[in-house]
Amino acid sequence: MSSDTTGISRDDCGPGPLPAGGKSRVRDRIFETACELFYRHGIHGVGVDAIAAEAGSNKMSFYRSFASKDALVAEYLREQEREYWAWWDAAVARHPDDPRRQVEALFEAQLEIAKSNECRGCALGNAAAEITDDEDELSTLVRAYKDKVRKRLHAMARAMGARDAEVLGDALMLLLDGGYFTRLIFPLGSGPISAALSAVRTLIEAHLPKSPA
Amino acid sequence: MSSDTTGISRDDCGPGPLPAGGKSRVRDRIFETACELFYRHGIHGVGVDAIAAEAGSNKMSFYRSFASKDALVAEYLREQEREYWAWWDAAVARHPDDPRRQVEALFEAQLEIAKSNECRGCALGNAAAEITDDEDELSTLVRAYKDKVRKRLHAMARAMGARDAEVLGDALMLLLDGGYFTRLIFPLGSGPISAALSAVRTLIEAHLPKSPA
DNA sequence: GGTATAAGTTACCGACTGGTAACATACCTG
DNA sequence: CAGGTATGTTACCAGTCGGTAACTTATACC
Repeated sequence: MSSDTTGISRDDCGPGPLPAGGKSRVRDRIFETACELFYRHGIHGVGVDAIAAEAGSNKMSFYRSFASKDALVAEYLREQEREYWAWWDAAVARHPDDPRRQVEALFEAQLEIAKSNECRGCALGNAAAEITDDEDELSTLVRAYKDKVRKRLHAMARAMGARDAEVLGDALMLLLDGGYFTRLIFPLGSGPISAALSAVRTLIEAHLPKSPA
Repeated sequence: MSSDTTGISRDDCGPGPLPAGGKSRVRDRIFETACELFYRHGIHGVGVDAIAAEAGSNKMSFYRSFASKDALVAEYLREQEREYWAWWDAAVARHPDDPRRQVEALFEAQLEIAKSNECRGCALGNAAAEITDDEDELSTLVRAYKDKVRKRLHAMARAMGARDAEVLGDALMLLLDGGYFTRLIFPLGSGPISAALSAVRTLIEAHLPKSPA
């Protein structure tokens, strides 16, 4: 599923067994810079020249490490997804075997992130708003990611024994993505995202079989 | 890069004058076309040349009617907002003096729209994902719009006598925008947006003072 | 009919962007 | 030191995009 058609297939970004033994510092610097700039200014809004320059390099070095801007974008999206799941797993791991607390922890973590000044919502989702062209690789990537989010929420709702687990999971997803979306507009902690956790609790409560407090 | 050369698709390519009595027909045609294309392919994704051509006109005629692309974009956003409130008011008007049913009708109407093949979520919100540059006029416009949505939801929550009306209103906004956002990804009726109405009802119920069934 | 105005046509400009060629330099390793 | 590898530098190409100039044609209205 995660086949890499871009020709660049380094999943491992750390210092490791690179062919010549030398660290590809430039490539990493460029990539990090690209991730930042893409997230901040959007994909269309940043050119390869700007990326290379901001990374203290130049366009030619950029094209020695990346086949094309599209390839970089694809890698950016994959990296964002990787980080996202790492973040997700970390939030969830704090409450093993307690799916209800896991979901709450997820939204708590989201709220925490949303307080950051640099937060601009969901990188993958924002990309979807930009990549409107067609059924290209990027769209497929984002779609697969969102599908996975949804399935996980379904699974968590099921695991907590909810009635209509799919409906609950979908509702949670709406709240989650609504938080990301509105975060694009409302500055820092002033947006409606602060109400997400309360809504999450209410919805879960309503979907759980009656239980003694 | 599927640069589809826009086939001239004039609906009324026939003899005789165009819709008689119309004043600036070209301007209107261009503007309508621009709205469609902006919504479908994003603002960055459509050039003035493509707009003019798709409208059966040309760039020069475009610039006789619009001061710049930015001016057109601003007008596009204002028009989208106008249409949005018209849609909102129509949905709400069916249940005067019943804010609870009004909110439900709003989400019913959203679900209805989301079923359309042409639906690409919230035009203003998508624009916000694109316009990341700075505090320009466009951003301000979108922010004001989202603020108004939020305030209206607050007011409706208050009108239905909800406890924590602001929290409920914010939660509704998350569901609403979550629906728009996810609609960008999930095709037609298969997305989580179909769970919105159920969540809306649950949340409202939970925020309303206990009432007899 | 004649004239003002709206609209189409062609050509062009400057800026920018993705991408490449050719060459120069650093650096690490054998 | 030799030599390969990674990187920097400059220049350039082709395409696109926003925007304009100058001119021609069609339309409307008196």
